[in-house]
Amino acid sequence: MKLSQFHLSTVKEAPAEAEVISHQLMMRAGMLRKLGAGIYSWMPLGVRVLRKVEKIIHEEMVRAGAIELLMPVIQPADLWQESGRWEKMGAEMMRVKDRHDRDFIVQPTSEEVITDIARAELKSWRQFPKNFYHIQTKFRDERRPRFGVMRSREFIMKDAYSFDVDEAGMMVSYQKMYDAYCAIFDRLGLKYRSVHADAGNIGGSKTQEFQVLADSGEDLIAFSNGSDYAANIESAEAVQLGASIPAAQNLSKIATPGMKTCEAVGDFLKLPLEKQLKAMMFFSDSGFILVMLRADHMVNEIKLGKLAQLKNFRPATPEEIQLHLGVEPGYCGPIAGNGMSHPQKITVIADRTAAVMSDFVCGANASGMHFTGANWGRDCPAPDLVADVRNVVEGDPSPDGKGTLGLTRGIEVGHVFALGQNYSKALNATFIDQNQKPQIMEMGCYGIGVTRVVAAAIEQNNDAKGIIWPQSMAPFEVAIAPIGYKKNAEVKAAADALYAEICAVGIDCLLDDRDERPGVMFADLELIGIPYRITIGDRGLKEGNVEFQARTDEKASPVKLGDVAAQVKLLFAR
RNA sequence: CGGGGUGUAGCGCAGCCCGGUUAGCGCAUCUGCUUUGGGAGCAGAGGGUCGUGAGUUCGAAUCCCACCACCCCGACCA
Repeated sequence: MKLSQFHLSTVKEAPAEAEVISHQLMMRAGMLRKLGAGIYSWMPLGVRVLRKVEKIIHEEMVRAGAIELLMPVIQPADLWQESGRWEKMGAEMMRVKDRHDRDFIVQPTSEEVITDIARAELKSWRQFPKNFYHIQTKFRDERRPRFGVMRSREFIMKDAYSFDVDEAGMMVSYQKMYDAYCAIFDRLGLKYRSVHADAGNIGGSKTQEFQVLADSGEDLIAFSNGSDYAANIESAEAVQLGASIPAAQNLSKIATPGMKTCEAVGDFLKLPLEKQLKAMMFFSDSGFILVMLRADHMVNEIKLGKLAQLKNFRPATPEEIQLHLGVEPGYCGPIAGNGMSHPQKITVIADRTAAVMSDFVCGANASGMHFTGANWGRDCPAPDLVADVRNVVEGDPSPDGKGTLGLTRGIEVGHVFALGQNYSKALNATFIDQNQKPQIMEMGCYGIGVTRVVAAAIEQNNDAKGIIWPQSMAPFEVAIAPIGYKKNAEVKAAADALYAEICAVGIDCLLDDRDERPGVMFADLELIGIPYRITIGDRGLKEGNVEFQARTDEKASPVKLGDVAAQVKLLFAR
């Protein structure tokens, strides 16, 4: 590509709203243009990167036996009503009406449509296994889009769906996709880890996420230093800390006026948070729920949501708290307050660690009062349920018993799910087995955030000058920067000849034929992250040399003009 | 959804509090001359419904009201 025939639109200043480096650099490099909150146009330079990523995905999907199709973005509501997700999915799913006032959705994902296709097309056990995929636009009405295309509302996803006759088959398909994902992210040159994850509202049994490691990531991942255990904090198991110790102190009620936080009470009593119990109040289908945690721990709402007692839970309102505990928030605890009658049964759930604490401090269910020396069993009934309901913290023992956990930030770029019969059952996707009996299909689904991969790669690969593309996703692989292209016939001849020779072997070469000043060319080519640059100027040509510089090199080094094409070809031998 | 903030040229901003010529600066764009190995210099030029609407006023970018858009924080630690 000759730059004069391309559209490059680099700028020196990024928009003020771009917070993370990938967003800033994508805007500065002219890869994106914003159209609305979380909605972006991909400009020519950006599309070239997207296509590189897609190409690798296509190749690995085909290698893994997946078959490409293309499903619509706009999908009729009745399919989603049939699966139950029309009700289950909230405001995140975009709903639209057509001219006849019929309901449609803008696809956030394609399980419904692919299952509809499968139930119509896959009738015999002989047709299995099958894995269909497409790369298609998705829309999720994020409550807070941000970070450019890292969390945008409209984005491009590769989603694949496997169909098998039984669970064993499904797990084989799952593993194939897992391996394909590793191959894809390896080829993309990303530093990533696969981690245990929560299935979220997609549903399913086994599920793993592919996380690109980056400090700007929105996800927290727990790693063991003694094994290969790695899990998203959403699902990382938090073990019991400490063991049960018999009560040593007497219960005593103390005045803590105005001290509504554990920190304030701790400061006042000169006690660490580890000696305090904090209360969180929820309301669910089972009524009022009191969740007790060690004060330095954070509740994990995903774990909560999996408990039978917490079906359809939400934070309790101050009015509900007053009604059930007889006190305003800030002084709540598991021990009934003085003369306070509980109009309704309260379910007390304690985290594993909170449940073995003794001589702890907790709210006294009386305004401005806390208890010290409190103990389960003696001062209040043992919890109705002890469960893992907290987030792991740095230093927790690994749940597999090997090593301790550390936390790292990550960007989720891929997710594989063993779905089982979640959707096939709801949509009655059956086939006839060898015994002539109808059976429900076993499904898996597998996603890669194609647009997010691009941003994640930049988060991982950049410097003060701009983007540093991994070779596999660079918009151009080599750039030729002739100095004085339109003034010096020798330079032009050398640049044109080299350009032709490199292009001839299928290497993506960009010839900067704008006749810009060298500083402008260098700055642009570095900003947009081209992996290699060949500079041709009369100064070097006098010696028969050009300059060769990798994007990661500090300085350019001289290479004989006659040798440089061969050197480039060697770099891209494929 | 709650709180805060911002909307002035393609981008980054000033002007607004305290209303009053033709709304300004930097980058970018265009023209000319000079320059030509790390984002050139000089001279000139073009580009604005001042987010939208409705008010107050002789007069509104500026004050009032409504709406819209966008950004940040929050929406578990009470």
